[in-house]
Amino acid sequence: MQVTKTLDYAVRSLTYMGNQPIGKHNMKEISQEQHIPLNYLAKIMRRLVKNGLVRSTLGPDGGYTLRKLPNEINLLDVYEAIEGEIRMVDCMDKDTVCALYETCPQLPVWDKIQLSIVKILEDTTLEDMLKERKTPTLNRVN
Amino acid sequence: MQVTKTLDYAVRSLTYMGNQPIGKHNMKEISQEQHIPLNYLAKIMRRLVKNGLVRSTLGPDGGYTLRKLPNEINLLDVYEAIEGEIRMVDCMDKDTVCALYETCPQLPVWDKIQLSIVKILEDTTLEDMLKERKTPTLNRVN
DNA sequence: TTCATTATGGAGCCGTGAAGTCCATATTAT
DNA sequence: ATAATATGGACTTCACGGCTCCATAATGAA
Repeated sequence: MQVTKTLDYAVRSLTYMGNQPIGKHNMKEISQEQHIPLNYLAKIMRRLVKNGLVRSTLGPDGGYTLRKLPNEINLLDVYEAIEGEIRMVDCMDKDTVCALYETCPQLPVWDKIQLSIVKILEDTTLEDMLKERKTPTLNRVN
Repeated sequence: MQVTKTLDYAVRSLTYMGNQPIGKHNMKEISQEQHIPLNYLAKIMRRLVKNGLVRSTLGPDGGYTLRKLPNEINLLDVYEAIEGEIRMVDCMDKDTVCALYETCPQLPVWDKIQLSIVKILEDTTLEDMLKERKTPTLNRVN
C-alpha cells in the first residue's frame, strides 16, 4: 500500500518533462532538477522507454521526450511501466493457487478495492500534477 | 501498493472470528482453519490485542474474541493496527524533509489518492467480507 | 575520422523489512 | 501440580528496493 521510490522517481521525471512536453531532456538535467541519483535514473528511464512512455535519442544533444501529452499519460500507465500489472494480494496472481480459494471471503473484496484504486490511478494524469502548486491546505511540518 | 501477507493474515483471522462474533477462538484453531503459521499468527494476534481489536484470555480454554461486531470493524482499523498509520509516499511523513517540498507537484496528488484509498478501507468492514461467497464474476484460473 | 556526449544493457552490492521460528515466561482452568 | 493457553522478545532467512559501476553502442561536432 505504498508507492515505491522508483515509481515516485518515474512520476517526478515524467512530470518534469511535462513542463515542456515537446522538448528534449537528458538524464543529467532530470537527475539534477529532481534530485534523483543519475545511475538509478538511467535504469528507470530504460523502463519508460521500453514501455513506450518516452522516446530516447542517442549522442550529443540526445535525451528523452514524452511520447504523449501530459494529459494523455495517467498514473496507471506509469505504474505498470515500472511495477508491472497491479496486484493487491498475491493470490490474485493467476499462477497462484490458494487452498482457501473456493470459499475465500476476502478475495472479492480485495478485488473491488483494487478496481477502485486502478480507477483512481487511471483518472489521474501528469497534467493533474502540473496544475498543482504548493497547496496551503496541506500543513506539513517540513 | 500491495497488501502484505501479514495484513492479509490479520484480515482473514478477524473475518474468521467474525463468523461467531461473540465466540472464543484460540490460535491453534485459527491457524489451522486459515492456514497461517502458528508462531507467526501469535505475533499478529498480539498486535490486534494491543490495538484493541480483540480481547484475549489466558489459560486452558483461553483464546480471542472480537471487541466489536464485524460491521463495526473496518479495514482501516486493521491496517493501522498492523502497519501503523498509512502513508503512500515517504515524504508524507512529517519527520521527513524533502528538498523539493516547496513546489512539489506530486505531493497534493498523492495526498488526494491516499485519502481516496483511506475512504475505501474505512467503508469496507469485516461484514462485507462475511457476506461474500465465491462470486462467479471473478473468473480466476486457479 | 576522431572525440566527446549521450543512452543502453547487465552484473552486482547493500540494507532493510517482511515472513517466519523459537524459547522462556505468565496466566488460569482442571 | 499440571496442562493449556497467550505474551514478549530475540533471532534467522531471504527477497527486493535502491543504488553503483562498467563496458558498449549511437551520434553530433571538430
